[in-house]
Amino acid sequence: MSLDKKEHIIDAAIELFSEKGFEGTSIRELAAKADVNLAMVNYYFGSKDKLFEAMVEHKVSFMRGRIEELEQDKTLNELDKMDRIVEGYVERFLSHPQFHKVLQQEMLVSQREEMHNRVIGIFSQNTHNITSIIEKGIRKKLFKKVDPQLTFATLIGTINQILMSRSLCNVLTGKNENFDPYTDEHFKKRIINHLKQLLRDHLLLH
Amino acid sequence: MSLDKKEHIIDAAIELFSEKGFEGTSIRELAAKADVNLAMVNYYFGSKDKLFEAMVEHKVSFMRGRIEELEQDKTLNELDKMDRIVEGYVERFLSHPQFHKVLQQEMLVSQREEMHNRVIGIFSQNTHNITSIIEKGIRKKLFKKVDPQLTFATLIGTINQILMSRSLCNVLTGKNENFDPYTDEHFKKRIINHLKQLLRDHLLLH
Amino acid sequence: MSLDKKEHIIDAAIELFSEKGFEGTSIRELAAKADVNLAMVNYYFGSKDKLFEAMVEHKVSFMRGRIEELEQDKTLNELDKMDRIVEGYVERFLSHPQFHKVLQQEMLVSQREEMHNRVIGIFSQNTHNITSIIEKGIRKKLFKKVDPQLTFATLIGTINQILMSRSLCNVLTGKNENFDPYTDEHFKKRIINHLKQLLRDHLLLH
Amino acid sequence: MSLDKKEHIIDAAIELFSEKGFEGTSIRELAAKADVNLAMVNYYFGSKDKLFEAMVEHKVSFMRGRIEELEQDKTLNELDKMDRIVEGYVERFLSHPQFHKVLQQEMLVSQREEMHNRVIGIFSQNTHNITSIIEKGIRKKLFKKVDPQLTFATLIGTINQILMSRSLCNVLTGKNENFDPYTDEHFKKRIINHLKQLLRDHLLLH
DNA sequence: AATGAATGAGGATTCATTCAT
DNA sequence: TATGAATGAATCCTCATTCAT
Repeated sequence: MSLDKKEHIIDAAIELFSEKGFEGTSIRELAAKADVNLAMVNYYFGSKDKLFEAMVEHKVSFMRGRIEELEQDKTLNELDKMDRIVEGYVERFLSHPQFHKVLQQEMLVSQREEMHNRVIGIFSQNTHNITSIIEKGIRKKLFKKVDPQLTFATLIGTINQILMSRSLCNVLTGKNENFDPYTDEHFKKRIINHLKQLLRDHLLLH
Repeated sequence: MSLDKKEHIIDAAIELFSEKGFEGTSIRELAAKADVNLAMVNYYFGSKDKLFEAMVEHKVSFMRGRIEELEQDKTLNELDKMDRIVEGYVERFLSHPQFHKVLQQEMLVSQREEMHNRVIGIFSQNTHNITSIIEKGIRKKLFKKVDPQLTFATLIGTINQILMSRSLCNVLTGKNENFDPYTDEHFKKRIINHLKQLLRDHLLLH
Repeated sequence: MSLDKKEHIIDAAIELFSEKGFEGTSIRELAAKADVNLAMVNYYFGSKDKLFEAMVEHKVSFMRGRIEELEQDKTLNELDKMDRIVEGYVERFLSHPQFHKVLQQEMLVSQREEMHNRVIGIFSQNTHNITSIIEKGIRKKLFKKVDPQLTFATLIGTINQILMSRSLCNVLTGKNENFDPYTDEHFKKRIINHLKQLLRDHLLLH
Repeated sequence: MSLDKKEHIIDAAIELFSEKGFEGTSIRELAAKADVNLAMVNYYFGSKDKLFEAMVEHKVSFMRGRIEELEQDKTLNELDKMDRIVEGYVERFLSHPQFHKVLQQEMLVSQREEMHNRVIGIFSQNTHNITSIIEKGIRKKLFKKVDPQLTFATLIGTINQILMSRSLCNVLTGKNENFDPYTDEHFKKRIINHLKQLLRDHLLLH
């Protein structure tokens, strides 16, 4: 079935792109990893660039959180919302670490401009929603007068930093080479606790 | 003079690598940008890989901060030290934003293993010093019992996130396309203030 | 058909390598001669080195004579066997003179060590069989107590010397430039007669 | 002193050319081996090709034997002369084995046509003298009616075959890798004895 | 729908050579 | 006289892509 194979190729692409980068991955290599014919990639996706786009489009759906709904939610206060956001982000990032590495790379690099802007667009969407929540908390005197945008950068940046490289993460936390931080439940909780506490300290009045 | 030209090539390399990535930059392109003969790169550096190494080695000296000395300093308390670290980091990162983008790319990608480890090594050095300071603050009951390592990740991650991409940064802060956040003094202060306040909130007892 | 093209490339390679040597032949030149795309050589063979190996492997089969069987043969005496060997060698060398020039070059040069050893291996195999025959002839008092190894060197060396260069061969035999000694039946017989008589004189008692 | 340095470069060239061939040796490599500046080779010799010519011209003098005088000599009979020739050749070839390998390569390859012809010329000179001696022996009924030219090919070919490659020579004679046949006196005598006996058997009536 | 064969453009690198000093 | 710096041309090879089947 074509859909399966397409997904199969996309999965292989995420794995390779995250390790070697887009330009560092050849279609040959990719076809070998996905165990499909070399010509299949162009046959299905048209080109290497279009495969990248398809990959992002395919995976981005996993990311689309409930942040918009959350913003509108009347039953939760802003601190609760921030907690939910932390949980959601950490959950999502840790369950697709390779895809997020690819996105990070694409943000750093402006080679494929269209894609670069596409990826920035994805993030900018969330920026608005979350800074709005923080601003609302400030207006309601629940939060201190913090810098909402940089606070959001801190949230995303912390997760990205941890996600950046398995080995870097292990160096940071003093674990050995073989430890996989992204599948470890303890580590996930540790990140969530850190971020929740950090935001609590930073945001809450008193 | 050879030294000038070498540096000239390195500067061009940083610019291109930060925009297009290492694999995304061809030596032809690089030579054109540096306005030198195509063969000069190999003449001076031996290979594209070695150019990369030379670039890191050349620029890394700018990064070697006073963090080690700071750790030993007896005249400052731990909060002061954290303030100094924030100032130092922001200063350094903002004055070499392109170089730091290259390092970020290299951390994300494990293609050139040796370089990957080299870059991780650079960061891991600081990890130890800074977490030590935090831990000391905790022992002295100046700081709360925070997660020292993730707190360091937050510090670095925030700066990296901001540095990641000019356009991303402008989207985040609501500035227009032409604003250059990395040379704006106001923006620098804003980052420093945010980080100082963040750490104060997170670290200090009370 | 792939096989035809591969063989076509190999044939062109033999021709050029024999004239210009391995390093003296560029893939561009080779592709032009074989009238195939420049990239085909690497497509089919992987690299210039591997093309060389493939060429040797492909052609070496033509060389694998009946020498081993001959050694075991009970119906022929040792002089008859030497006659057969002379006929076989001359026949084989003269029908693939260019390939033999390539092998001679590779023996002279130890640049590509693996290939060098491979080619030496081919010859060393025959060395053993033929010296064994000579030694047996000596034990049976059919032959004089000659130096079997150097006698073999004489046999091979004579043919190689003649094969070395068409023009050298014509200088030696006083023919003009246009004469092709390798396709001339008279010349073949002349070589065979010389070698048979030489060995008869050298080996036979009386 | 310029002459010393020139000779020094030529010596390095012979060594490298004999191992790796002319095209397989780069000027960089050569300069490194001779421990002179890279530009010296072109400075002294003009080009790589001219260095080759200079090398041949310089070394060829060592080769110019007394063969012409020998032919004219009235005090020796033809068998004695052939003995002298064998001794002379073996002596000369074994004392400059690397140079002879270079010449052999050049004979095999017709890339640098001028040089190719030059080298052939060197050999063709001797061809005439020696075949004349053999022919005279035949006329004087001292020798059988052999093929003078192919007999000469046998003489030269045998030595060339032995000289072709140290490792091939050791395979032939059953010696181990470390044995250097070209400096071993026993081996030299063995070659001389073989050739003298071979020619005696082949040439002498009765 | 799927693929093995084929290709032109471009990749990094090395080459022999030249030039300014 | 001698040499370090520099270079244009050519090297082998790999790339993404296309095409015939």
